Amino acid sequence: MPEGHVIHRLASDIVDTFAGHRIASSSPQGRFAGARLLDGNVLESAEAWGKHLFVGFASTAAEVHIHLGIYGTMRLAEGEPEVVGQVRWRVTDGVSTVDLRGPNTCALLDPAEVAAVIDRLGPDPLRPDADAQKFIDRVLRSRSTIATLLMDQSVIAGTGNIYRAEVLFRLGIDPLTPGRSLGRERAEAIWQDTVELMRIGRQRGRIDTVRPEHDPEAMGRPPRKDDHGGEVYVYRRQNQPCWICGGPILTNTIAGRNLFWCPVCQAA
DNA sequence: CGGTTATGGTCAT
DNA sequence: TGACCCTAACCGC
Repeated sequence: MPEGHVIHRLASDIVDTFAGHRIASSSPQGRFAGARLLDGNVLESAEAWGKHLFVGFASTAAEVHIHLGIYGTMRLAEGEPEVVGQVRWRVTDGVSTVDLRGPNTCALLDPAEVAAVIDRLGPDPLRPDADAQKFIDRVLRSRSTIATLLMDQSVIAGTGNIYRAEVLFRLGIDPLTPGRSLGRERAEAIWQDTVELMRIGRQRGRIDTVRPEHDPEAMGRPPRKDDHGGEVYVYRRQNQPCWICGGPILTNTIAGRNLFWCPVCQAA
C-alpha cells in the first residue's frame, strides 16, 4: 500500500539486487503474459515516476510497467522461496527473488506506451529533474481544492493520502482551500515540505511527519504504532486530540478518500 | 472465521 | 458518485 517513496525505494532495491544479472521471469499465477517473454533476459534498470515503476531489460526496448494500486506489494526475498498464494510476477537470479502480488497494473509496454504513461504524470517530488514550477503554476490556476490537487497524479506524482493530510497539517492549511486562493508562497511551501517529507520517507522506508519538538518521547507521550510504521499528526487519528491545540482531529470522505485534518490548526 | 478496511486508479453513469 | 479491480491485515465474534 504505497505512496511514491515506497516505489522509489523499490526501484533502487531492484537495481541493487538484479541489475546486470540474467534472471528467470515467470507468472506463477498466470496473469502476466509478458513474463515468459522476458525469461532469461538480463535485467538492466528499474525506475520510479510517482507511483509507477518501470523495469527495463538488456535485449528489448520494452519495459514492464507496474502500478501497485492500493493492495499491491512487491517484496524481495533471499534464494528462491516456494510460491505462496497469488504471485503475478516473479523475478529471480537464483540468489534473490522478488514477488509481485495484487498489482493494479503489470504489463509489458513499448517505449511509446511508456512515454504516454509518464506524459500524463505531473512532477515527482522525489525525482531530481522535477519541475516544481509546473506544480505551483497548476495549483495557482486551479479552482479545485488543495486536498483534491494533492491526490491528482497529473498535478503532483507520488503523493498519496498520508502525505496529503500531513503536509497540509504541518503548514496549517485548510484542505478545502481552492488552489488559486493559496497564494504563491504557500503553494511553494507545499511543494518544498512534500519534497522534504518524501525524502525522509524514501530513506527510512516509512512515513514520519512529526517535527522533533512534537516527538512523543520529547513530549513524554507513549509512542504510537501506526500501520505505516511512522509517527504522524492527523492521518487516521480522528477523534484523538490534536498534538498542537488539543482539539479533536476530524475526518470526512472527500471524493471517495478519507481526509483527516485539525479544524483549529487548519482554519480557513 | 467472516466482515471490514486500506498509503490507488479506471471506467461507466 | 459508485462499481470494480484484487490482496492482506485486522477486528470482533
